[in-house]
Amino acid sequence: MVLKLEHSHQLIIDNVSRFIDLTELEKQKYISLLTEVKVKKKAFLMQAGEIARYEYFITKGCLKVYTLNEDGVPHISMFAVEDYWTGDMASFMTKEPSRYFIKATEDSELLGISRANYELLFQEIPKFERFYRILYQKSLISYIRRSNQGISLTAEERYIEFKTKYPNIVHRITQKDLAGYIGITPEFMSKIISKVNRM
Amino acid sequence: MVLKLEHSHQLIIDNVSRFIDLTELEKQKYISLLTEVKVKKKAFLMQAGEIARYEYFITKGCLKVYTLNEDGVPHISMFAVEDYWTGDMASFMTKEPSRYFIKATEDSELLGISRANYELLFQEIPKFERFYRILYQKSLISYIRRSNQGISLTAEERYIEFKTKYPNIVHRITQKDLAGYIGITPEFMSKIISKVNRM
DNA sequence: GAAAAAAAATGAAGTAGTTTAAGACTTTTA
DNA sequence: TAAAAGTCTTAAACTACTTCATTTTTTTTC
Repeated sequence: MVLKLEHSHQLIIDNVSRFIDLTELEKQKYISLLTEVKVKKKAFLMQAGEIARYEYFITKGCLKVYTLNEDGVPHISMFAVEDYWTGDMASFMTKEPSRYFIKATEDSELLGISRANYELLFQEIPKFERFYRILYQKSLISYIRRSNQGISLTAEERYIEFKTKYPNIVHRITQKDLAGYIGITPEFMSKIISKVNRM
Repeated sequence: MVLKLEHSHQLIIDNVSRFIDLTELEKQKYISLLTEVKVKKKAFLMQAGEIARYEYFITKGCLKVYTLNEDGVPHISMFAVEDYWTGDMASFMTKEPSRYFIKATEDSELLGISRANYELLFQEIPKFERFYRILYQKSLISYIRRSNQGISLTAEERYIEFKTKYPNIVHRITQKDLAGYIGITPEFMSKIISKVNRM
């Protein structure tokens, strides 16, 4: 018996099913461990100082994950859109206060899993160890690449790389936020963009 | 019956046992899937263009993992010493040619697991999905942090961060290699070090 | 243990990216 | 729909870092 799932649940099941196969019963069980969350544009999903109680899967919208340096300048570590996972894994795992803010840049909808349900998930459906092993492995590969590019490419090269890699994200965010991701000032971002467009 | 293991095997079993519990039989099975490798100082464990056939655990020595940019300038992505894991996970997983070199900076000894044995390991001892899930999760946390620091800190701040975080590595490597890791020229590294020492 | 090779230090001139400030344009809010 | 707030552009002066060239020091090699 295959039950019809609502859209957001279908999305997360499809995402998980890329790496592991679930029975209908396991799908129902998994979905029962998730919490639906809505965040309006400009609202915070999480703020620095809080403990990250959930890890999130985005079913709609766009969010930015960032820290503030001692001068209050934001440094954006990721933009998360539909079909992405986000959160502060360090705080989620250690239960120490987070240094990150997560703010919606569009009205967004997410599915969250709490720390308790995350542990329960591994007990009830051990295959999820495999799912997360592969998910983290793939994330690790792209973060290793990004941390290399951060030190080896110029700002202009990083911008071109971002545009090429995320053509679907680049037009959904402000130049200012993109500057915060690339690691430069909005003024210099503006110069780079007009230069690259002229080329 | 608890068998006595040789030193290198004891090290890797201790490493794995931080996250999962293994029976004596499982330990023997695991060890049987590993290959011992020795690399002399200045020798390559792996070179760009090759497919990464193994992931490695270091039992002795020190190695640097790096790429060369189009001008032939090395960018070091990690230094790996005893009790660390290393390799090129992207190439190991996709079987595409690697862009990385791994070179020993001291005479080194490693235990490697081949791609076939890595898959076999999950079939034979599914708990290893959990081990790698946790290992990758922890690595991910530190790479996320590093990729943020790469864009938000000055070279001097990154140097101080490295020295504080890896006091046991900083004196084992050359200033030139450290420059390649921090993402600056050896000349500027030299200036930073003499400045920081004067403070 | 001498010669060669590589690493480190220093300095002068150049470039990538920042800072500050001000005006134009766009989006949000009441 | 007007005012306010935020974003984008441009430019001049500044700083972090690079480049190139030379000398000194350390490490490697035979």
